[in-house]
Amino acid sequence: MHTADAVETIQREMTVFARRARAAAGRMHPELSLVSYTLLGHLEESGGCRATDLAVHYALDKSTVSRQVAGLERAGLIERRPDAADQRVQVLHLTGAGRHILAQVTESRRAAFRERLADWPAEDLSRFADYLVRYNASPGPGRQE
Amino acid sequence: MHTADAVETIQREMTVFARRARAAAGRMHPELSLVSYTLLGHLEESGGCRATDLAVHYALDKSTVSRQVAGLERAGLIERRPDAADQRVQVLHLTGAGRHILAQVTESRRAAFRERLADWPAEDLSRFADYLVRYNASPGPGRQE
DNA sequence: GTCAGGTGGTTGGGTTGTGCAACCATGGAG
DNA sequence: CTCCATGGTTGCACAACCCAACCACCTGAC
Repeated sequence: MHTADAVETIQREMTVFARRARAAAGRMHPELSLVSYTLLGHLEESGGCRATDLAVHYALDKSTVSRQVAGLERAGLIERRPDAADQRVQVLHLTGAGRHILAQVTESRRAAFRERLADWPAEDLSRFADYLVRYNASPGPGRQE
Repeated sequence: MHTADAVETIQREMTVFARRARAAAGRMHPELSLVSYTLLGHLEESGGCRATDLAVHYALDKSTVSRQVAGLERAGLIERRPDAADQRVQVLHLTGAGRHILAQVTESRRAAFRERLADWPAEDLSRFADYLVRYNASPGPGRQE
């Protein structure tokens, strides 16, 4: 009983969050959509990867990633480097400008979150973060083909 | 510092979740989009409300809600009832069919979540759920209620 | 009464994110 | 070399948005 309720709550609240996050993201940073931001973040975190890797990781179609990447390149935020080992592959890297924008947006997003989470005990915060990581790390229905 | 890390992780993981959830939702229930599902759920939970209420609650534009509602009505899942006190208002209610579909989708979504969360201790689950509720309940940049 | 301004809801127009399918180019067996 | 798999792009369609303009109704001031 407890568990079923919790599961239901989690699904509902996650969905609400998703909706609001997207709405808020556009308002805060019209110049860098939530998608683009996420992809840039992944690039920074991974230190460069292929478009296909992004697609797999975010359960996006490769065409979607391709277009996003094209936009980011057009904006000068990332660059493509050939892979010596495989001519088909383009390794994506952040440019200086990309790194700069990413840092800016990250900071302002972080500030918004921090404000929202201001009155949370540190222990709850880290536990919450841990739960989210654990949740996302687990193989879900939507991926892992 | 711990807190900054946790905040950053939360923001990142929430975003990842949002992306995957949306991708997965369409695959699982092509007949009832994530948005529609959410709106139906709210209608059930609230026992009927106005379109404007939905818009405010989900930080959506009223036009968006209007179109969603139109679709749901066309599909026979909800019905509009006049408000005796205010002729402008249409109170939205689930129909029998709407209730039926909602229950179906909820069940299958719940099953997917449950599977994903199967190996979580009950205590962690309820705490996770609690965190999400608390997070969403707090006034955010997108305003609340 | 009537007229103004506010609120619930719809519609037109445009943007973005997305998937699917078809396509090209390269890589790797056989 | 041939055949198929893989990384990536492009055409097309669609869903979900938002903004702005609009209609209908409510409310309060006159």
